[in-house]
Amino acid sequence: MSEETPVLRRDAEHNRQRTLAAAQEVFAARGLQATLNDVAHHAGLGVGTVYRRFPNKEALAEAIYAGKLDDIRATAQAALAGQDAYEALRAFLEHALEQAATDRGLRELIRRGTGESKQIARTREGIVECCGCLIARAKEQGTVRDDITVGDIAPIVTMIDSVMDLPSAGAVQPWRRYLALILDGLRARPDHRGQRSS
Amino acid sequence: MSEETPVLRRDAEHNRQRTLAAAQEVFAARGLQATLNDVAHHAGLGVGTVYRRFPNKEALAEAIYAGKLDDIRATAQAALAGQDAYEALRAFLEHALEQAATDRGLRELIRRGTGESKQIARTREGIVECCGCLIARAKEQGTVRDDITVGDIAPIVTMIDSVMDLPSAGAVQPWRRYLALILDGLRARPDHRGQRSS
DNA sequence: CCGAAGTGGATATGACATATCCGCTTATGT
DNA sequence: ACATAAGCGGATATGTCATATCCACTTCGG
Repeated sequence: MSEETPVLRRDAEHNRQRTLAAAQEVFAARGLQATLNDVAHHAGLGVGTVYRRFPNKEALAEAIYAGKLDDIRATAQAALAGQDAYEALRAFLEHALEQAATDRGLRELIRRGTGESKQIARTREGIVECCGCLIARAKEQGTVRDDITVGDIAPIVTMIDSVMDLPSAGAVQPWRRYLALILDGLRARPDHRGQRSS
Repeated sequence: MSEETPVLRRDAEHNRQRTLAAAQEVFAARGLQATLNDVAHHAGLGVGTVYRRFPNKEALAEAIYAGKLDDIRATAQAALAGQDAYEALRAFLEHALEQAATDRGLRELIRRGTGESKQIARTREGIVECCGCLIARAKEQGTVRDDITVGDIAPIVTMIDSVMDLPSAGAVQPWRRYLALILDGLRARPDHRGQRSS
């Protein structure tokens, strides 16, 4: 591993932190399509300063989101320890989507199927794997319908994400409602068999 | 009303149809961000020819989608005649989303909250109004939960739309699954009150 | 067969993001 | 204090891309 940390001058390191903080805010608010000029300006720095530390926007985004995503992966891993697999999955998804709710950049990164670094891709796979285990276990426990698979997770996350993008009225968080609705739909319902509407 | 149809030369009218047909296909396949150059080329025409008939992309898109959207509105209106309001709403949404499924441009138009013509906006409002009636009636009939409102329709449509945008595996149409899941979640469940999971 | 209508597509225009360059400033250690 | 490497700012070069126009040429239709 060619680990090179050329030891930055103190002010330079400070500006690096400012850049990261500004990028955090700007990406969270306006998404990954925000420009590095936007980020630099928001940090009160010149563009050149930002480009000195990060070769391009992708590198900056990865510096920010690799950690965040891995935190989410760790949460998923931790969820595996829960007794009730369904409840663990539910809690994990709610946690992960809470992160996404406050960070448009993260949302875009989660949703983006392609064009990302190995690092991010591997983390994503890790998350999916955990979800797979949880679903398998929930099925064993009889709390999730048999026809549900891991493949359903990504679409569900996408659906909830899309609601977050909606210019919805103010402070409420309608996504929680819909997540609850959908997750409830995944449940096995032995009591509710063959019900007819009329 | 300044209705002006300057009577086109026969070849010109033909090319106008070609343009509309090409735009239909291109917008359906690649969405509204496709350029008029794309459309013209796909129609086997020069760009100038397209611009001669349609001042800009928006006008072309409206020429195509005003009718489509109004058809959907008509379907919604017709749904009001159904006995079972819940079932009518379900059938309508499935119908409307079937249209959206095969037309990315339509999807984008439906989802776009703003920046559209009065015409389109009014049609959309009409659709929403019909859905409102259906929901109100379904609640009376006790087939839909009390806490559901018209405001839930747009997010639901958005969610399903977002699944359609996913580069999902081939020919299957997972959106039907999710629509069914969500709509089932809207149902009143008198049999399923206060159920505890453990 | 003439003139109005239509056509094509190269290209002007304008927006915009990315990334660089270089004269000036600042930190650091001796 | 000073020398010097490191860092800084931000104007600007570069590249990409969509929109829309223009005009020499062709075709329609009476």
